[in-house]
Amino acid sequence: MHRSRPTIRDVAREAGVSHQTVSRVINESADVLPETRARVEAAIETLGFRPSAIARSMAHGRTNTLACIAPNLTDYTLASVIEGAEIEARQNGYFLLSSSANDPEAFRALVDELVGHRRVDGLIVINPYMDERYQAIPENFPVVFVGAKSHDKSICSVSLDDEKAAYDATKHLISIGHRQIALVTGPMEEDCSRDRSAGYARALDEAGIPVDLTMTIEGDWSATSGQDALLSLAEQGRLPSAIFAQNDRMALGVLHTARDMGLRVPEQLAVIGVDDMPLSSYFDPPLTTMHQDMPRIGLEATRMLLKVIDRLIEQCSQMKLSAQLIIRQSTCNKGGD
Amino acid sequence: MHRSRPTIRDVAREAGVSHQTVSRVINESADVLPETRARVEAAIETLGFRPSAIARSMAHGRTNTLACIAPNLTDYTLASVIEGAEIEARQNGYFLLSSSANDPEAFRALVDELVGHRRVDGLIVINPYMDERYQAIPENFPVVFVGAKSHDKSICSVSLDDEKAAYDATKHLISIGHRQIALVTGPMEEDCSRDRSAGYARALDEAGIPVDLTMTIEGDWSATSGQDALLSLAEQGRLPSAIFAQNDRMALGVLHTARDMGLRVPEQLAVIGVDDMPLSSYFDPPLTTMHQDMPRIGLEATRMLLKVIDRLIEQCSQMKLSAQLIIRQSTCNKGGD
DNA sequence: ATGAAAGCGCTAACAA
DNA sequence: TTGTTAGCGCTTTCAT
Repeated sequence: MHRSRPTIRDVAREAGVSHQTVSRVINESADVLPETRARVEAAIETLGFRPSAIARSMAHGRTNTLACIAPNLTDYTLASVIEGAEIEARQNGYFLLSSSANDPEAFRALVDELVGHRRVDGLIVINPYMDERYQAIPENFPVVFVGAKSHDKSICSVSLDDEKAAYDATKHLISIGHRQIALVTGPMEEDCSRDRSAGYARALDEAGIPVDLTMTIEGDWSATSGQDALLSLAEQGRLPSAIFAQNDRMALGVLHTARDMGLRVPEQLAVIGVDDMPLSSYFDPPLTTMHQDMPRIGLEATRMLLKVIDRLIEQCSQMKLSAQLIIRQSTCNKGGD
Repeated sequence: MHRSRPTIRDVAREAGVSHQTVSRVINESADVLPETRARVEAAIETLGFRPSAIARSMAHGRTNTLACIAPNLTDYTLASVIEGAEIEARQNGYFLLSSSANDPEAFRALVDELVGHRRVDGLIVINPYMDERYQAIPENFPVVFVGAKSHDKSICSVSLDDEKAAYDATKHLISIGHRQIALVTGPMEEDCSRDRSAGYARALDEAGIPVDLTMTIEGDWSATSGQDALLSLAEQGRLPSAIFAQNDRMALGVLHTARDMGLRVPEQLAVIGVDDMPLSSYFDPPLTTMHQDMPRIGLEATRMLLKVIDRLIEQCSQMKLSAQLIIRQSTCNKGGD
């Protein structure tokens, strides 16, 4: 099965033409007599010839492969971005290599392998500002950031409009009468958490509600940190009437603890999250949240990256997609779903 | 940035040696004078040379890339297998290309690209017996199946010991006094569902409980199908005292509907699932389940695949990993967590 | 419209 | 120990 694969020259011999003509045929070049083409195609058929992608890459100086680096591959939001990116990549004749990198060191090593050895034509980096990892990316290599708008204007990015999503979420709580609204954030070193906090503050401001910093608690995206947040608010005797958790997992932790504490949701405590993760409609009660279209983010990132690779992008774009409010019972009893 | 990358010959010129010597240095061949080596390494340094992975592949006839094909990349169990596989692959100097294929046609096209064009050295296929997709895999190409033991003895596979997991789950229910135990299966065309059904039946048999087929309902792994299952049992007036759902999502659907129906869990209805998906300890009540180590399955599959590629596997192995019972409150009030 | 020659960047086989 | 000569399988000139 190893040395048996026919090459372009075997086909040429079989068809009685030069290997170059075979190349023309498989590349659908116009300048081939229909008759010759037919002969070559027949030879390809009989020999079962398939062009080697590697040889092509070698000659072209292109791998037709992209890579997507994420903190991990199992988190639903990340996996969704990756899946969206993978599908769009394949649609355009590319493959997508997805890898996880926990820490800056792993990230650096990965980029070094991928870019240094020219294994891929471009890179999608999810959460590039996490632990300063973006610094490991070489300049002038095609890259698109996902999950945070790039600080560097020369790098493209696609992300959720975090500020607006948070603003809308907070506004929803305000619109149904809440004025004591606590905030559970993601790690504040992530842009995303900061932007969502800003949106929260803007909504409060607009409503003339002073921002009470003791009502803001930093979490780490985990359900456990959501639990801890509610517990610590309770301990301080500062129970709010509503909580905006910056993601659904933390919101779930809040719901869980509220149940343990005997708080009725939404009557005594309204809860809203961000993500619309699968099963969030199965939480108890079903969770009101800001839906974000992760596969779409992956798709747009890939499109952008392909443009960068083909150098047909004028100036770098920073795309922001909007989240959509999904009202369920964790904020309103009459809420749909 | 394109034609500027130095090659092995540039380095050779710079160091005043032949390009072959450079090759020897970067491949850590023994037969190079320390002095020469130093000169070459200095040249590599000054020029910033990095060997091209493609050229290497070209010369070796190896891509150092594996592919993993799954029905999708977002399902937690699948993503976990992939992540485990990816990490193990990198540990061994390989990259992992993961792709999703919904239907047999997409699967066929994907395999054709990957294998036909020799883009990868080996394949990991998750759920190979889904819609007969395994038929699209060419013979003699290195493959490992995940999620179902291979019917073909010449193909390696790694999977959960589904029969035993189901047996243990059912036995747990029996041991706490249940005798009317309903079963919610995955799609019966999947081996995994059939094996889990067999384990369920064996446990009942052993306990002298006749298997009542009206108590078995086929689902599709979704939470919704778990809901439907419980509803249909209720409609038939055949409410069991316990339900074994073949995965956690369906178990969650059951819990949800039980709540809607006013059934107390576990007093009036005990529920057990399989997977131990994240957040299953946050369900209401926390879900008793059979924990399976998906990353480990991915890791073992990769190891096996690498052995197959290197032809250092004597005869094909069919590895089965065991699941572990995690008792939470959905079956026992006193159950830990 | 087709073919011949050269080259992509590396490794392998042989020679010196 | 080092260098020379051929490839790996394809594409890209440039002839014809």
